[in-house]
Amino acid sequence: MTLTAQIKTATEAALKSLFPKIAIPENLIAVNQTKPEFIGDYTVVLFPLVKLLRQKPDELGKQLGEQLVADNNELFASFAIVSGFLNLTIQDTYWASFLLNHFNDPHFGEKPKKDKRVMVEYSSPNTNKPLHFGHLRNIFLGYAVAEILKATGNQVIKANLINDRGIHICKSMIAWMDYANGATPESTQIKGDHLVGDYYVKFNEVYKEQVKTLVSQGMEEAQAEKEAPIMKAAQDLLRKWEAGDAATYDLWKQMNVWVYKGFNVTYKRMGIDFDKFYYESQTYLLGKAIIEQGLQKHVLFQKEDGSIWIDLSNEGLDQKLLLRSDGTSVYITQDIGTAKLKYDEYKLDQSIYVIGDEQNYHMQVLKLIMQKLNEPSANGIHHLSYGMVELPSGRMKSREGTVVDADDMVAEMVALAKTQTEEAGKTDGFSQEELNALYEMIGLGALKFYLLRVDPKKKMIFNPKESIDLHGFTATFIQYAHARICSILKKEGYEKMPKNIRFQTFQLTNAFLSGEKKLVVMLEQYSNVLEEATKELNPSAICNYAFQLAQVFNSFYDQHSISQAESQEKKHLRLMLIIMTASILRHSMKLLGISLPDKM
RNA sequence: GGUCUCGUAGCUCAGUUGGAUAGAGCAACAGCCUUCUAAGCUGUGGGUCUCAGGUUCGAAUCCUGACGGGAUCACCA
Repeated sequence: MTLTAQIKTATEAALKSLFPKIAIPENLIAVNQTKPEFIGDYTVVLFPLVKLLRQKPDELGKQLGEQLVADNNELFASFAIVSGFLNLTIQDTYWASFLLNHFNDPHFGEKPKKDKRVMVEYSSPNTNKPLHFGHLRNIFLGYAVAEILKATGNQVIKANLINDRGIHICKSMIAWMDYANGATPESTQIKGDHLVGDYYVKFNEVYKEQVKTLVSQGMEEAQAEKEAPIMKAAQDLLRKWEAGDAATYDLWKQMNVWVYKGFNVTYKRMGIDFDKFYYESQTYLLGKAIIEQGLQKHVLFQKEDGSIWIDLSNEGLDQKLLLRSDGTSVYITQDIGTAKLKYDEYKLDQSIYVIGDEQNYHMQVLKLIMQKLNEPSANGIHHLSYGMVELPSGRMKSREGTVVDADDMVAEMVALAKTQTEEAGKTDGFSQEELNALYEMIGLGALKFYLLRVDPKKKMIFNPKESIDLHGFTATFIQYAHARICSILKKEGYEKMPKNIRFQTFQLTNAFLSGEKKLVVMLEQYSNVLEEATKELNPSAICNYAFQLAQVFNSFYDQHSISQAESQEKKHLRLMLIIMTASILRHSMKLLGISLPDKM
C-alpha cells in the first residue's frame, strides 16, 4: 500500500473512533503532500470535514492529530496544525525501512498481473507516403501507453493497422505508372516509403494542374475536381483493385512491399515494436459483410443510388455513409470489420485507438455503429485522442509537402547529440561503436521525450528552426543524472558487491537530512504516478515525475557526498537512495522507450 | 452556423477528486569546477491564470456568458 493510501486509511480509522456515530464519506478525506514552506510531509485538509462533524477546524485537527499519532506511532512522528490543515510528519524509520525493502527492486511500482486484455492500436500508417513528425507523436504515445498498461498488470497487445488500400494508395500508383519509368528503391537508392511518397506528391501536383486547366476552360471548381483525368484514373484503379484485377493487384503489392521495408527501417531504429499487424485490405470485406447484415436487420438503410447509410440523428449526429453507391468501401467500412476481427481474435476487454483528435467525430460514429449493430466489441472501444503537431505555419500536410520527415528528424537529433557531446569534450574512453550507440540514445531519447512530455490531449507547435534542446526538461537531463549515479556506484565498487548482503546490517540512528528526505519522498511517489498515468493514459505524467526526480537527485548530489559521507551509516543510506533513484529512472524511461547510458 | 476543444511568465509547458503565498524548463542577468561527471547546482528579475458574472469557508480548477485560436460536420483517409 502506498503511503498516501495508508494515511487515508489511518485517518478514516481515527475519525471512526473519534466520531463513532457519524459516517464519513471516503471522498471527504483529502491527503496531499505538505507544501515545502511548512513543517511536515503529508497534509490532511480539515475543511471538508468541518461541517459534517460540527467542529472548528483547529480543534478537529488537534483531536485527529493526537489520535493519528497515538494509533500509528510507527508511521507518524508528529503533527502540526496550520489554519485548517493538519500537517503530519512521517517517522524517519518508516522511510528507512521503505528503502531497505525496495531500493533493489527493479519492478518497484508495478502492479500484479490481471486478466484484463487490452489492445493498443497505434502508428497505423497509410502506405502511400513516409512517416512524418506528426506520426511520431502517435507512435511514441501508443508505445508508451502500451508499456505503461503492461507495467500495471494488463495483458497488452500492440497492434498496427496498415491502411494499405483505398484511394490514397491508388493515387501514388497512378502517378508511378505515368511518371516513374519503372523506378524502384533499388534503381534509385531511395528508401521505399520515400519513393512511393514522392509519387503521391507528384499526383497532387498533376491533379492541381489539371483542375486549374479545367477551370480556365470554364468548368466549376467542384466539377473540375471530380473530372480531372488523373483523379478519374485513380478512382478507376480503386474499382479495378476491388474487382481483383491482376495487374493492378501486382503493382499494389509491389509498392506496398517497398513501403513496408522503409517503415521497418524506421520502426527498428526507433525501437518501436508491434505484436500484431492488421491490414485494411484484409478487413474491409468483413466490414462490408457486417454492413450487409445491418441492412437486413434494418439498422442501416439504402438510398436509391445504392449507397448504404446509418441514421444517427437521434444521437445528435447526422447520417453517415458506410458504403459508396458503386459498392466500394470507405474508411469506416474497414474500421467496422477490424473492430470485430480484433474482438473475435482476442476477446478484448478494451480496445484503445491512438488516433488524432481530428477524428473525434469519426470514432464517436464508429462506436455508435458497433453499438447499434449489437457487436460485443462496441463497449471496449476507446479513442485515445491526441492533439496534432503543427508547424508555426500551420498543419503538416503530406500532400502539400509541408511536413518534417520522421527519418530526417531522427537523423538530425542523432547528429545534434554527436555535435554537443564532441563540443563538451566527452568522447574520451568510448570506442567509436559505443559513441554511435550513445548518440542514438541521446538523440532518440530527446526526440521521444519532447513529444511525450506534453499532455497528449493538447496540440503542440513544433518549430523546425529551433532545434530540440538537450538541457533542462529533457531526456538528456535524466540520462545525465543516471550516468552520474552509475559513476558513483562504479567508484564505490557496487557492481562487485553481492547486492542483498551489503545493507543487511543497516541501522538508522541519525535523522534524515533535508536533501535525503526530499529524495526518498519522491521515490515513494512512483507507484502513484504509474497509477495516475495508467488511469489517464498519459505518459506526460511520467515525464514530469522522472524529470523532477532527476532534479531532486542533482540537488542532493550537490549537497551530499557519497564517497566522502560523514559516516558509514550515511554512506549506506545514500547508496540505497541513489540505487533506487537510478532504478526508477531506468524503469520510468523504459516505459517511454528511452534508454539511459551508464556514462555520457 | 451546429458540435467538440483550447486560452496560465517573452517562449514551451506543469498545476491531482476545488485547498495554504500559482510552479518548471528555455531565454536574460549574477554566482559555483583542486572535492563522487558543470549536459549540473544556487540565486535574481518576469503573472489582471483571456474577460465578466455565479456557486463556495475557499476557484487557474466547477457553472453561465462574451472574446480569441483550433478541430470537425465529405461517395477523402
